[in-house]
Amino acid sequence: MTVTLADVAARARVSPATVSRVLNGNYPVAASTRERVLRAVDELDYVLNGPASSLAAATSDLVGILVNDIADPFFGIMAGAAQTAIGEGASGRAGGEKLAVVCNTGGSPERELTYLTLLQRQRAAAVVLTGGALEDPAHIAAMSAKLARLADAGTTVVLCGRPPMSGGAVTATLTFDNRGGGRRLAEHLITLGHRRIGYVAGPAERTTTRHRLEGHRAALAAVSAAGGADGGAGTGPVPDDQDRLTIHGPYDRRSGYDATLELLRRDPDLTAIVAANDTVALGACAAVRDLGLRIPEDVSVAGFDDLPFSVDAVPALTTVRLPLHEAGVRAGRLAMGKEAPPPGGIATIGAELMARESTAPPRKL
Amino acid sequence: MTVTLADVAARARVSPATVSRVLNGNYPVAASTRERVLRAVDELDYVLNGPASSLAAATSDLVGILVNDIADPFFGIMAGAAQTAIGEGASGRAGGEKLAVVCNTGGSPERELTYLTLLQRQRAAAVVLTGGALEDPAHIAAMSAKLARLADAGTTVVLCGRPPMSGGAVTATLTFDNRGGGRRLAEHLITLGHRRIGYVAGPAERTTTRHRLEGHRAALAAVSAAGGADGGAGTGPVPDDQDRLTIHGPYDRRSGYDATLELLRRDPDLTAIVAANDTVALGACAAVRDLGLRIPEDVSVAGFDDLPFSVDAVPALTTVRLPLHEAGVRAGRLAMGKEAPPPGGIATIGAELMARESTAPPRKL
DNA sequence: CTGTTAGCGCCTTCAG
DNA sequence: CTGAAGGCGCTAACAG
Repeated sequence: MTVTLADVAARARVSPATVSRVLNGNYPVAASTRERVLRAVDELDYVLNGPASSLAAATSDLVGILVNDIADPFFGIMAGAAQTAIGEGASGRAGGEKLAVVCNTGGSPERELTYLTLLQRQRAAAVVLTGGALEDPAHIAAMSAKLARLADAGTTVVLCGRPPMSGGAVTATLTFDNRGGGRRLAEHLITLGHRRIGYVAGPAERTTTRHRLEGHRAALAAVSAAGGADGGAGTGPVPDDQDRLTIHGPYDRRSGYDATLELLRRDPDLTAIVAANDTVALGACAAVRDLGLRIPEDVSVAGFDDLPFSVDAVPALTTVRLPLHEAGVRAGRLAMGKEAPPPGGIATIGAELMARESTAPPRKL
Repeated sequence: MTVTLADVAARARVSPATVSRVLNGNYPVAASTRERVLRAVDELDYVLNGPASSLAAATSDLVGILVNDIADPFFGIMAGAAQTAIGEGASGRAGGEKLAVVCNTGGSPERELTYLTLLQRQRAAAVVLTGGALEDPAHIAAMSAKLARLADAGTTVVLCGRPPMSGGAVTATLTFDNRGGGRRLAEHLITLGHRRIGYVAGPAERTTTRHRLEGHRAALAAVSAAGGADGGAGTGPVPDDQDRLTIHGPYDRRSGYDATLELLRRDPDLTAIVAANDTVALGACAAVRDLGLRIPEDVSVAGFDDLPFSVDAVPALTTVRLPLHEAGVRAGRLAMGKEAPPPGGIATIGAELMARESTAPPRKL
C-alpha cells in the first residue's frame, strides 16, 4: 500500500542504503545517482516514515515549544518567532526540516509535565519552555527531574522568558528582566507624583508575578526610605500595607476589571493602577471608566508587555516593552544549536519603559 | 542506557507483550499483573519509545493543528480549544494521550504543505486546518492531493473555519458564515443611514477576505437595487465604484491605519470604515483619531471576529462575533472521533452582529 | 489471560 | 562511492 524506501531503491536501481544516504544528505553520493534517486522519490510520491527513521537513528526531528496560554499574544509572538527560527534553514522540500510544534499547557502543571513526557516519548530533538514558571517546590522538583532525563536522552532544553533553573539540564536560559521592568514602571509613576498605587497582580505562585511585584515594591520602598524629603513631592506618603493595595488574579481582562473595582473601593484615593500585563490593564481601564473616572486625569493606568494592541488603546497605554519576537527567535536558534549559548548559559533580556498617555501626574487634591 | 520495554518485562517477570498490553490498556490483563507491571514502570522510570511503537502499530498519537498566524488570538483561541478537546479524556499519566500540536504556517502556502508533509511523515493520527484558505488553483490542487494522501494513510482531516474542499479526503468541515456576517454588518450600517462606506479588506486571494467582502457588497447592492426609495433614507446614494473604496492588506493594525488614511483621502465624505478584522479595526480607529475625527460622530468603524480586546476598545467596537472557542472544541472532538460529523460532513457556524458604540448614524450634512 | 514469534521501515556499521 | 546485513523497541497475530 504505502511506498517504502525499498520501493524507491528498486525504481532507482540502487540499494536502500543509498536512498537513505541521499535523503539524509549526510554522506557522499555521486551526483548522477542522487539525481536518479530523487526522481524516483518524486515519481513514487514517497514520504519518509518518520517513526521508522527515528527508531533507527534514535533521534527525531520534533521540537516542542511549551506555552502557558496559546490564546495570549504574549506567547503567540514568542512561539511564532521560535517556530520560524527553527523551521527555516532547510532549503527546498525534504531536507533536515524540523517539525517545530507548540504545546499549550494552559498554565496547568500537570499538563506541562504530560507534554514533556509526550515529547520525551517522541525523542524530541529540543524543547523550549516559555513564560513564567510555577513556584511550587514539588512541581519544580518534578520538572527538574523530567528535564534532566530529557537532557541526558539528548534533548536540548531552552528556557525563554523563564527564570533559570538549578541543575545542569538546561542548555540556555533567556530570562526577562521583570523585576527591573516593574521597578522602572513604578519609578515612572513615582516621578509623576503618585504615591497611592493599586496593583492588580498575576496569578500567585508564578515567577513572573512575583518578580514584577518585587520590582514595583522595591521602588516604592525606596521612596519611603527617603522619607519626607522625597515623599513630599508626591500626593502624600507611600501607604504602609501594600498587600491591601494588591490583588492577585489570572491574566485576563476580567481580572483587571474586577480587581480595579475592588481596589478603588478599598481606597478611593488611589491615583494609579498598575496591572499584571496589558490585557489586565485593558480590563482595569474599563473599570475606571465605568466608575465615571477619567484616564489619566483621575486615575493613571499602566500595563506590562507592550502587546501590539496597547499602543492603540485609548488613551495609549503606558507599559513595559519586552522584546518577545527577538527572544523567541533567539530561543529557536539556541534550540537548534545555530547559536552559542550565552556565557554561563544565562542571558537577561531587558525590559523597556514605554511611557504613553495613560499615565500622568495625579490630580491636585 | 535507556530503559526499554524488555527491562520492564524482566523486572515485572512477565513477557514484553504483557507490558505492552497494560501500557496500551486495550487488552484484558489480570489486575495483579497490571499492578506489578505498573510498579516496575515507575521504579524504572520507563517512558515508552514513541517512534518504535508508532512504527510497529503504523499509527501515532500526534495530532497536528495548522494555523495561519499563531500570534493572532483568532487562531490562538481556536487552536487552544482544539488542543484541549484533543488532549483531555486521558486520565492519569500514561494513557492514550494524544500529542496535540500546533503548527504555524505564517500564511505561507509552502509552509502549509511542508507541515502537512512533516505530519504525514510522522503518521499523524489527525490534522486540523484552521482559518481561511488561499484561492490559488495550483495550491488548492496541491493541498487536495496532499490531504488525499494523508486521508488514505489513515489520518483524519478536519477543517475548522475554512470553506469546504471538494474530494472526499476531509472527514468534517466547520465553516464560518463570513458572507452572512459581512452582510449583516453592512446592513447594520445601512440601517443607521450610512451609504459611503470604506472597506479595509484582508489579503487578496484568501477565502475569508472574499466572503466577508461579498457579504458586504451584497448588502450595498440591495440598497442600490431598491433605488431612490430606500436610498433616500441615508446620506445619498451608494457609490458606484466600490473597488475604489476597498483596499486590501494584511491582517494587522498597520494595514488598518494606512488604508484608512488612504480611503479618507480618496473620499473625505466617507461616513464609515469596515475593517477585515478587529485588529485591523484598531488601526483604523487610530487613523481616524489622528485625522482629528471622532468615532462614531464623524466616522463609524467596525471590525470582525469579536476578539476579547474589542469590547474594551474606546469606543467599544461594533463587530461580528465568531464562536471561535466552540468551533475549536468541536473540531478537536471531530478529529478524535469523539463526535459524529455533521450531515454531509459540513456544518456552517453562525456569525452574530455585535452592535456597540463605534457605530452610529452619520452626522447630518 | 499470557507467552512466542515475526516483522514494522529505516539507519549504520562493515565490506567491497 | 555503493551494497549487504543486523538491529533499533515495540506491537500484533497466533498459540497455549
